[in-house]
Amino acid sequence: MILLDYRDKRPIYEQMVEKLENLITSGGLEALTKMPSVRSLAMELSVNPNTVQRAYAQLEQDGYLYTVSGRGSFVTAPEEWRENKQAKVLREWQTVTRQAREAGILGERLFRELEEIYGRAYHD
Amino acid sequence: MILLDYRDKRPIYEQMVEKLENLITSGGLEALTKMPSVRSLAMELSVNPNTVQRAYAQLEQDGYLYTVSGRGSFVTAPEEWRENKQAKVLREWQTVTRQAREAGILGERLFRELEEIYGRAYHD
DNA sequence: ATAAGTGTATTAAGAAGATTAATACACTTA
DNA sequence: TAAGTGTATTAATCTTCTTAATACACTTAT
Repeated sequence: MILLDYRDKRPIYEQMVEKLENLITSGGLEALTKMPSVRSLAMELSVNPNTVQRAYAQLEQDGYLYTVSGRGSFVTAPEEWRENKQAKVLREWQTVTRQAREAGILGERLFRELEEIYGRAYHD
Repeated sequence: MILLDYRDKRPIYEQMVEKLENLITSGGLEALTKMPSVRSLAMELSVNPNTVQRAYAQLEQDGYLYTVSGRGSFVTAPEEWRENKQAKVLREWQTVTRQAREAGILGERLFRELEEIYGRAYHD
């Protein structure tokens, strides 16, 4: 499912939230599919069930999972979180772009990078 | 000089590094000026001198300060760190931009944001 | 009905890292 | 010489993450 990085100094549950969120939002987990149970994922990753529970609770809070008592946790449909996810990433992008401007990086430079990353041309 | 945010859960020394780096790279501290002594800044922020020392050591490692034994720490000239700073910010910008693409944000949208933030137009 | 599997909650203990504290030393400046 | 500087060391305290051992309510399959 996911792989933990033990060089990462952050708490395990945070790392799990990040990796699972990426897995879900990148389409690595189909919508409405059942997530591994708290206990089984804990076993698989050799961590405590409480740690997995904490990660799942955070993912539910953020809208990427929903839980049916007694049945399990399931991947939320993209329609539910796509907008929020985009808004979140866009805010981060704006912040970093302002930092780039502060650091003296020219707008023209970022424009070229943008073309590079998106693989298209925007003018003419 | 700087203000600590006690809601921030990161270690104090990390927070200090970030704030002082921003202060220096945004021109808030003139090049070659003397930084507050470890002891005086510790007093001002009500933290332990060791904590300030740790932040200063990191800033020196990153090239934003230099130290003269017995005299104090001084702000490095922009020429020394500008290039590294730009490279660092650019890498971060590229990462976030890829994340934006992954999240389904259109390149055209980012292009408009770029114009907004830099306050100019790039195409004809 | 029963058993097994699910999420959730609680309490306690452990482990790791950040922070404080109290010193000490070498250097520079007045 | 005295005061101010950065730096180093050692120990103790504090906080947070993590583990551990249970317990409970719910759902599904038998």
